[in-house]
Amino acid sequence: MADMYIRVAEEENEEPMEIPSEDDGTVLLSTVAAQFPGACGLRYRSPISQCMRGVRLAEGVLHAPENGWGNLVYVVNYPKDCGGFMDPTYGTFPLHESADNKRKMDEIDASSAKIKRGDQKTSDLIVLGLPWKTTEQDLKDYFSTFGDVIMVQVKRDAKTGNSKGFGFVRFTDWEAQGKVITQRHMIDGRWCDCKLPNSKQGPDEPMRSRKVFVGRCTEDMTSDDLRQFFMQYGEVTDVFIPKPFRAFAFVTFADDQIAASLCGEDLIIKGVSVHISNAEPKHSGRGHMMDRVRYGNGFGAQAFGSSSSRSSSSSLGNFSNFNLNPAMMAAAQAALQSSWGMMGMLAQQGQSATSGSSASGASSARDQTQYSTGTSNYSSGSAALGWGAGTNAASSGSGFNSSFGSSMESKSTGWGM
DNA sequence: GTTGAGCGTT
Repeated sequence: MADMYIRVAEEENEEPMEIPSEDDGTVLLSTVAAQFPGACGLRYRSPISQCMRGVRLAEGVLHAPENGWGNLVYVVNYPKDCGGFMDPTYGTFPLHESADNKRKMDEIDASSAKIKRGDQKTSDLIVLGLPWKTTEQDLKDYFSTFGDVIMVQVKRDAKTGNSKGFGFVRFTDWEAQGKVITQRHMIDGRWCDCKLPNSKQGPDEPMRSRKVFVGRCTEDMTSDDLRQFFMQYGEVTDVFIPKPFRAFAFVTFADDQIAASLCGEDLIIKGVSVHISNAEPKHSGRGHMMDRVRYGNGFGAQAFGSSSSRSSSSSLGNFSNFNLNPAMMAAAQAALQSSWGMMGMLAQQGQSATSGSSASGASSARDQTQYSTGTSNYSSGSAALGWGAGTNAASSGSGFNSSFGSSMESKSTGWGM
Protein backbone atom coordinates (compact mmCIF):
# COMPACT_ATOMS: atom_id res chain seq x y z
CA MET A 1 0.00 0.00 0.00
CA ALA A 2 1.33 3.34 -0.98
CA ASP A 3 2.06 5.74 1.79
CA MET A 4 -1.00 7.62 2.87
CA TYR A 5 -1.00 10.88 4.67
CA ILE A 6 -3.62 12.83 6.49
CA ARG A 7 -3.48 16.55 6.93
CA VAL A 8 -3.13 17.80 10.45
CA ALA A 9 -2.88 21.32 11.77
CA GLU A 10 -2.85 22.96 15.11
CA GLU A 11 -5.68 25.28 14.24
CA GLU A 12 -8.33 25.02 11.62
CA ASN A 13 -6.95 27.61 9.32
CA GLU A 14 -3.32 26.94 9.82
CA GLU A 15 -1.09 25.27 7.35
CA PRO A 16 -1.49 21.55 7.76
CA MET A 17 1.27 19.04 8.05
CA GLU A 18 0.99 15.67 6.40
CA ILE A 19 1.09 12.81 8.86
CA PRO A 20 1.52 9.23 7.67
CA SER A 21 -1.16 6.67 8.32
CA GLU A 22 -0.64 3.00 9.01
CA ASP A 23 -1.19 0.24 6.51
CA ASP A 24 -4.65 -0.43 7.86
CA GLY A 25 -5.66 3.16 7.33
CA THR A 26 -5.49 4.19 10.94
CA VAL A 27 -3.23 6.86 12.32
CA LEU A 28 -1.30 6.40 15.48
CA LEU A 29 -1.69 9.05 18.10
CA SER A 30 2.00 8.70 18.71
CA THR A 31 2.66 9.69 15.12
CA VAL A 32 0.61 12.81 15.62
CA ALA A 33 2.29 13.52 18.93
CA ALA A 34 5.66 13.19 17.32
CA GLN A 35 4.87 16.29 15.32
CA PHE A 36 2.59 17.95 17.84
CA PRO A 37 3.96 17.15 21.27
CA GLY A 38 1.28 16.83 23.86
CA ALA A 39 -1.45 16.00 21.37
CA CYS A 40 -4.15 13.80 22.78
CA GLY A 41 -6.47 13.47 19.81
CA LEU A 42 -7.80 14.92 16.61
CA ARG A 43 -10.97 16.66 15.57
CA TYR A 44 -12.31 17.94 12.30
CA ARG A 45 -15.15 19.99 10.99
CA SER A 46 -17.82 17.82 9.53
CA PRO A 47 -18.63 18.97 6.01
CA ILE A 48 -22.21 17.93 6.65
CA SER A 49 -23.05 19.28 10.05
CA GLN A 50 -20.41 21.99 10.06
CA CYS A 51 -19.73 21.00 13.62
CA MET A 52 -16.41 19.94 14.96
CA ARG A 53 -16.25 16.20 15.37
CA GLY A 54 -13.86 14.11 17.32
CA VAL A 55 -11.86 11.39 15.69
CA ARG A 56 -12.33 8.01 17.26
CA LEU A 57 -9.41 7.09 19.42
CA ALA A 58 -8.88 3.66 20.89
CA GLU A 59 -5.71 2.37 22.45
CA GLY A 60 -3.62 5.05 20.91
CA VAL A 61 -5.02 4.42 17.45
CA LEU A 62 -6.97 7.06 15.57
CA HIS A 63 -9.65 5.69 13.31
CA ALA A 64 -10.80 7.36 10.13
CA PRO A 65 -14.31 8.78 9.95
CA GLU A 66 -16.91 6.75 8.10
CA ASN A 67 -15.88 7.85 4.67
CA GLY A 68 -12.21 7.72 5.23
CA TRP A 69 -9.83 10.49 6.11
CA GLY A 70 -10.46 12.30 2.87
CA ASN A 71 -8.83 15.59 2.31
CA LEU A 72 -10.03 17.25 5.46
CA VAL A 73 -7.72 19.11 7.75
CA TYR A 74 -7.64 17.50 11.16
CA VAL A 75 -7.04 19.70 14.10
CA VAL A 76 -4.92 18.63 17.01
CA ASN A 77 -6.53 18.27 20.40
CA TYR A 78 -4.53 18.99 23.47
CA PRO A 79 -5.42 18.13 27.02
CA LYS A 80 -7.92 20.48 28.52
CA ASP A 81 -6.61 23.84 29.52
CA CYS A 82 -3.36 23.14 27.89
CA GLY A 83 -1.65 25.11 25.25
CA GLY A 84 -0.49 21.92 23.76
CA PHE A 85 2.62 20.91 25.52
CA MET A 86 3.47 19.02 28.57
CA ASP A 87 4.94 21.25 31.14
CA PRO A 88 7.57 19.50 33.17
CA THR A 89 7.64 22.37 35.56
CA TYR A 90 4.62 20.70 36.95
CA GLY A 91 4.70 17.49 35.15
CA THR A 92 1.31 18.11 33.76
CA PHE A 93 -0.48 20.15 31.24
CA PRO A 94 -1.07 23.59 32.54
CA LEU A 95 -0.55 26.70 30.53
CA HIS A 96 -3.66 28.47 31.25
CA GLU A 97 -4.24 30.05 27.95
CA SER A 98 -7.53 29.92 26.28
CA ALA A 99 -7.45 28.88 22.69
CA ASP A 100 -8.23 32.46 21.83
CA ASN A 101 -5.27 33.71 23.69
CA LYS A 102 -3.06 31.16 22.17
CA ARG A 103 -4.07 32.13 18.73
CA LYS A 104 -3.33 35.73 19.47
CA MET A 105 0.03 34.84 20.81
CA ASP A 106 0.88 32.89 17.76
CA GLU A 107 -0.04 35.80 15.60
CA ILE A 108 2.06 38.14 17.61
CA ASP A 109 5.04 35.93 17.75
CA ALA A 110 5.04 32.69 15.92
CA SER A 111 8.45 31.83 17.18
CA SER A 112 7.37 31.94 20.77
CA ALA A 113 5.08 29.07 20.02
CA LYS A 114 8.07 27.17 18.92
CA ILE A 115 9.82 27.83 22.16
CA LYS A 116 6.92 26.20 23.86
CA ARG A 117 7.19 23.05 21.85
CA GLY A 118 9.94 21.04 23.27
CA ASP A 119 12.76 23.48 23.51
CA GLN A 120 12.22 24.62 27.03
CA LYS A 121 15.03 25.24 29.36
CA THR A 122 15.23 22.96 32.30
CA SER A 123 15.66 24.11 35.83
CA ASP A 124 17.51 22.76 38.79
CA LEU A 125 15.26 20.55 40.81
CA ILE A 126 15.56 20.18 44.50
CA VAL A 127 15.67 16.63 45.77
CA LEU A 128 14.24 16.40 49.23
CA GLY A 129 14.55 13.65 51.72
CA LEU A 130 17.83 12.12 50.69
CA PRO A 131 19.43 9.57 52.94
CA TRP A 132 22.43 11.01 54.70
CA LYS A 133 24.65 8.56 52.95
CA THR A 134 23.61 9.39 49.41
CA THR A 135 26.43 10.80 47.33
CA GLU A 136 26.42 12.81 44.17
CA GLN A 137 27.46 9.74 42.29
CA ASP A 138 24.45 7.92 43.70
CA LEU A 139 22.23 10.74 42.59
CA LYS A 140 23.71 10.78 39.17
CA ASP A 141 23.36 7.05 38.80
CA TYR A 142 19.77 7.14 39.90
CA PHE A 143 18.59 10.07 37.85
CA SER A 144 20.41 9.06 34.72
CA THR A 145 17.69 6.51 34.17
CA PHE A 146 15.38 9.42 33.36
CA GLY A 147 17.61 11.27 30.95
CA ASP A 148 20.89 13.06 30.62
CA VAL A 149 21.90 14.55 33.92
CA ILE A 150 23.97 17.68 33.64
CA MET A 151 24.33 18.55 37.29
CA VAL A 152 23.91 16.93 40.65
CA GLN A 153 24.65 18.28 44.07
CA VAL A 154 24.31 16.99 47.56
CA LYS A 155 24.21 19.84 50.01
CA ARG A 156 26.47 19.30 52.96
CA ASP A 157 27.39 21.01 56.15
CA ALA A 158 30.50 23.03 55.47
CA LYS A 159 32.23 21.96 58.65
CA THR A 160 31.30 18.37 59.05
CA GLY A 161 30.75 17.49 55.44
CA ASN A 162 27.59 15.71 56.42
CA SER A 163 24.78 15.70 53.96
CA LYS A 164 21.93 18.02 54.75
CA GLY A 165 19.54 15.52 53.29
CA PHE A 166 18.73 17.35 50.13
CA GLY A 167 20.35 18.10 46.86
CA PHE A 168 19.81 19.31 43.35
CA VAL A 169 19.64 17.74 39.97
CA ARG A 170 19.36 19.15 36.51
CA PHE A 171 18.48 17.43 33.29
CA THR A 172 19.22 18.29 29.73
CA ASP A 173 15.76 17.78 28.55
CA TRP A 174 12.48 19.05 29.62
CA GLU A 175 10.75 15.73 29.28
CA ALA A 176 13.05 14.10 31.77
CA GLN A 177 12.44 16.92 34.19
CA GLY A 178 8.74 16.47 33.75
CA LYS A 179 8.88 12.81 34.46
CA VAL A 180 11.01 13.26 37.51
CA ILE A 181 8.82 15.90 39.02
CA THR A 182 5.67 13.87 38.76
CA GLN A 183 6.78 10.92 40.75
CA ARG A 184 8.44 10.01 43.99
CA HIS A 185 11.83 8.45 44.01
CA MET A 186 13.24 5.63 46.02
CA ILE A 187 16.84 6.59 46.52
CA ASP A 188 19.06 4.47 48.69
CA GLY A 189 16.08 3.23 50.60
CA ARG A 190 14.17 6.44 51.15
CA TRP A 191 11.34 8.06 49.32
CA CYS A 192 12.45 11.39 47.97
CA ASP A 193 10.59 14.18 46.25
CA CYS A 194 11.81 16.34 43.43
CA LYS A 195 10.36 19.75 43.02
CA LEU A 196 11.02 23.09 41.58
CA PRO A 197 13.01 24.87 44.25
CA ASN A 198 11.49 27.85 45.96
CA SER A 199 13.84 30.13 44.17
CA LYS A 200 12.21 29.18 40.91
CA GLN A 201 8.70 29.57 42.04
CA GLY A 202 6.63 32.55 41.28
CA PRO A 203 3.77 33.94 43.25
CA ASP A 204 0.41 32.43 43.26
CA GLU A 205 -3.07 33.69 43.26
CA PRO A 206 -4.81 33.03 46.49
CA MET A 207 -8.20 32.79 44.93
CA ARG A 208 -6.92 30.03 42.77
CA SER A 209 -5.60 27.71 45.39
CA ARG A 210 -6.04 24.06 44.67
CA LYS A 211 -5.47 23.15 48.26
CA VAL A 212 -7.98 23.03 51.04
CA PHE A 213 -7.60 22.87 54.75
CA VAL A 214 -9.42 20.02 56.43
CA GLY A 215 -10.15 20.79 60.04
CA ARG A 216 -11.43 18.53 62.83
CA CYS A 217 -9.71 15.46 61.48
CA THR A 218 -9.46 12.50 63.75
CA GLU A 219 -6.39 10.48 64.28
CA ASP A 220 -7.73 7.43 62.51
CA MET A 221 -7.99 9.27 59.23
CA THR A 222 -5.08 8.18 57.12
CA SER A 223 -3.96 10.05 54.08
CA ASP A 224 -5.30 7.15 52.11
CA ASP A 225 -8.69 7.65 53.68
CA LEU A 226 -8.65 11.29 52.81
CA ARG A 227 -7.48 10.67 49.30
CA GLN A 228 -10.16 8.08 48.76
CA PHE A 229 -12.80 10.31 50.17
CA PHE A 230 -11.92 13.44 48.27
CA MET A 231 -11.43 11.63 45.00
CA GLN A 232 -15.18 11.72 44.57
CA TYR A 233 -14.94 15.44 43.94
CA GLY A 234 -12.01 15.42 41.59
CA GLU A 235 -8.47 14.34 41.11
CA VAL A 236 -6.50 14.59 44.31
CA THR A 237 -2.85 15.35 43.80
CA ASP A 238 -1.72 15.54 47.37
CA VAL A 239 -2.70 14.82 50.92
CA PHE A 240 -0.78 16.15 53.83
CA ILE A 241 -1.28 15.10 57.42
CA PRO A 242 1.06 16.73 59.89
CA LYS A 243 2.83 14.55 62.31
CA PRO A 244 2.40 14.26 65.15
CA PHE A 245 -1.36 14.35 64.97
CA ARG A 246 -2.80 17.82 64.95
CA ALA A 247 -6.40 17.29 63.89
CA PHE A 248 -6.14 18.84 60.49
CA ALA A 249 -4.92 17.98 57.04
CA PHE A 250 -4.43 19.49 53.64
CA VAL A 251 -5.85 18.10 50.48
CA THR A 252 -4.77 19.34 47.09
CA PHE A 253 -6.82 18.89 43.96
CA ALA A 254 -5.74 19.08 40.39
CA ASP A 255 -8.44 21.63 39.80
CA ASP A 256 -8.65 24.85 41.72
CA GLN A 257 -12.36 25.07 41.15
CA ILE A 258 -12.96 21.82 42.93
CA ALA A 259 -11.02 23.12 45.87
CA ALA A 260 -12.93 26.35 45.88
CA SER A 261 -16.24 24.58 45.65
CA LEU A 262 -15.59 22.63 48.81
CA CYS A 263 -14.56 25.53 50.97
CA GLY A 264 -16.96 26.19 53.78
CA GLU A 265 -18.46 22.71 53.64
CA ASP A 266 -18.77 20.34 56.52
CA LEU A 267 -18.17 16.85 55.22
CA ILE A 268 -18.54 13.51 56.92
CA ILE A 269 -15.48 11.32 56.77
CA LYS A 270 -15.51 8.07 58.68
CA GLY A 271 -18.49 9.31 60.57
CA VAL A 272 -16.79 12.51 61.61
CA SER A 273 -17.72 15.98 60.50
CA VAL A 274 -14.70 17.75 59.16
CA HIS A 275 -14.61 21.33 58.10
CA ILE A 276 -13.18 22.44 54.81
CA SER A 277 -11.70 25.85 54.40
CA ASN A 278 -9.12 27.71 52.43
CA ALA A 279 -5.57 26.64 52.93
CA GLU A 280 -3.60 29.59 54.10
CA PRO A 281 -0.19 30.11 52.68
CA LYS A 282 2.55 28.34 54.45
CA HIS A 283 4.87 30.64 56.36
CA SER A 284 2.76 33.66 55.77
CA GLY A 285 3.83 36.41 58.08
CA ARG A 286 1.62 37.88 60.71
CA GLY A 287 -1.11 38.44 58.18
CA HIS A 288 -4.27 36.54 58.70
CA MET A 289 -7.33 35.73 56.74
CA MET A 290 -8.68 39.05 55.63
CA ASP A 291 -5.26 40.29 54.70
CA ARG A 292 -5.16 37.75 52.04
CA VAL A 293 -5.89 40.22 49.36
CA ARG A 294 -2.31 41.29 49.79
CA TYR A 295 -1.05 38.01 48.54
CA GLY A 296 -2.34 38.30 45.05
CA ASN A 297 -0.36 39.42 42.12
CA GLY A 298 -1.43 42.92 42.84
CA PHE A 299 -3.54 43.17 39.80
CA GLY A 300 -6.71 41.53 40.88
CA ALA A 301 -7.52 37.95 41.28
CA GLN A 302 -7.71 36.85 37.71
CA ALA A 303 -5.53 39.34 36.06
CA PHE A 304 -3.07 36.88 34.69
CA GLY A 305 -5.39 34.06 34.57
CA SER A 306 -5.12 30.64 35.93
CA SER A 307 -6.17 27.25 35.00
CA SER A 308 -9.79 27.48 34.43
CA SER A 309 -12.42 29.24 32.57
CA ARG A 310 -10.92 32.54 31.87
CA SER A 311 -12.51 34.09 28.89
CA SER A 312 -10.09 35.86 26.72
CA SER A 313 -11.75 39.16 27.29
CA SER A 314 -12.19 39.03 31.00
CA SER A 315 -8.71 39.90 31.97
CA LEU A 316 -9.09 43.38 30.70
CA GLY A 317 -12.18 43.78 32.74
CA ASN A 318 -10.29 42.84 35.81
CA PHE A 319 -7.96 45.69 35.34
CA SER A 320 -10.64 48.28 35.47
CA ASN A 321 -10.01 48.95 39.13
CA PHE A 322 -6.55 50.00 38.28
CA ASN A 323 -7.26 52.03 35.24
CA LEU A 324 -4.83 50.02 33.27
CA ASN A 325 -5.03 49.99 29.56
CA PRO A 326 -3.81 47.05 27.52
CA ALA A 327 -0.39 48.54 27.02
CA MET A 328 0.13 48.94 30.71
CA MET A 329 -1.17 45.50 31.22
CA ALA A 330 1.44 44.11 28.91
CA ALA A 331 4.05 46.16 30.67
CA ALA A 332 2.94 44.90 34.02
CA GLN A 333 3.06 41.39 32.83
CA ALA A 334 6.51 41.87 31.47
CA ALA A 335 7.63 43.40 34.71
CA LEU A 336 6.24 40.61 36.74
CA GLN A 337 7.78 38.01 34.59
CA SER A 338 11.16 39.55 34.42
CA SER A 339 11.25 39.78 38.14
CA TRP A 340 10.83 36.06 38.37
CA GLY A 341 13.87 35.48 36.35
CA MET A 342 13.15 32.54 34.24
CA MET A 343 11.03 33.47 31.36
CA GLY A 344 8.44 30.93 30.62
CA MET A 345 8.84 29.32 33.96
CA LEU A 346 5.46 29.03 35.41
CA ALA A 347 4.76 29.63 38.98
CA GLN A 348 3.78 26.73 41.00
CA GLN A 349 1.59 26.03 43.84
CA GLY A 350 1.65 22.82 45.79
CA GLN A 351 3.66 20.29 44.01
CA SER A 352 2.41 16.86 43.65
CA ALA A 353 4.53 14.51 45.51
CA THR A 354 5.56 16.36 48.54
CA SER A 355 3.49 15.33 51.38
CA GLY A 356 3.61 11.70 50.88
CA SER A 357 6.10 12.38 53.57
CA SER A 358 3.20 12.64 55.90
CA ALA A 359 3.12 8.93 55.71
CA SER A 360 6.73 8.27 55.30
CA GLY A 361 7.81 8.31 58.85
CA ALA A 362 10.11 11.22 58.32
CA SER A 363 10.32 13.83 60.99
CA SER A 364 12.66 16.57 61.97
CA ALA A 365 14.95 13.98 63.37
CA ARG A 366 14.72 11.91 60.32
CA ASP A 367 14.72 8.27 60.81
CA GLN A 368 17.34 7.20 58.43
CA THR A 369 16.63 3.59 58.92
CA GLN A 370 13.42 4.35 57.23
CA TYR A 371 11.19 1.42 56.85
CA SER A 372 8.31 3.75 56.81
CA THR A 373 5.22 3.26 58.79
CA GLY A 374 3.34 1.68 56.04
CA THR A 375 0.62 4.20 55.45
CA SER A 376 2.01 4.64 52.05
CA ASN A 377 -0.60 6.95 50.77
CA TYR A 378 1.14 7.44 47.54
CA SER A 379 -0.26 6.52 44.30
CA SER A 380 2.34 8.58 42.59
CA GLY A 381 0.31 11.69 42.42
CA SER A 382 -0.37 12.99 39.04
CA ALA A 383 1.16 16.34 39.30
CA ALA A 384 -0.08 19.71 39.96
CA LEU A 385 -1.77 22.21 37.88
CA GLY A 386 0.09 25.36 38.26
CA TRP A 387 -0.49 28.96 37.93
CA GLY A 388 0.38 30.19 34.55
CA ALA A 389 1.40 33.27 32.77
CA GLY A 390 1.95 33.93 29.15
CA THR A 391 5.48 33.35 28.19
CA ASN A 392 6.44 35.76 25.60
CA ALA A 393 6.29 39.25 26.97
CA ALA A 394 9.31 38.96 29.13
CA SER A 395 11.92 40.63 27.07
CA SER A 396 10.71 44.10 27.85
CA GLY A 397 11.99 43.85 31.31
CA SER A 398 12.85 45.74 34.32
CA GLY A 399 12.21 49.32 33.52
CA PHE A 400 8.67 48.83 34.63
CA ASN A 401 9.42 47.73 38.08
CA SER A 402 9.34 51.10 39.66
CA SER A 403 6.01 52.07 38.26
CA PHE A 404 4.46 48.94 39.61
CA GLY A 405 6.46 48.90 42.74
CA SER A 406 3.76 48.58 45.28
CA SER A 407 2.09 45.81 43.44
CA MET A 408 5.28 43.93 43.05
CA GLU A 409 5.71 43.57 46.75
CA SER A 410 3.30 40.76 46.68
CA LYS A 411 5.36 38.66 44.42
CA SER A 412 7.35 36.79 46.97
CA THR A 413 4.90 36.60 49.76
CA GLY A 414 3.77 33.21 50.65
CA TRP A 415 1.48 31.01 48.64
CA GLY A 416 4.23 28.69 47.83
CA MET A 417 1.73 26.08 48.55
C1' DG B 1 -5.71 19.93 69.73
C1' DT B 2 -8.72 24.01 62.86
C1' DT B 3 -2.97 26.12 58.77
C1' DG B 4 2.05 21.97 56.18
C1' DA B 5 9.52 20.31 56.88
C1' DG B 6 13.52 20.34 54.94
C1' DC B 7 15.33 25.10 49.67
C1' DG B 8 21.13 26.17 47.06
C1' DT B 9 28.10 29.52 51.42
C1' DT B 10 27.72 30.43 43.92
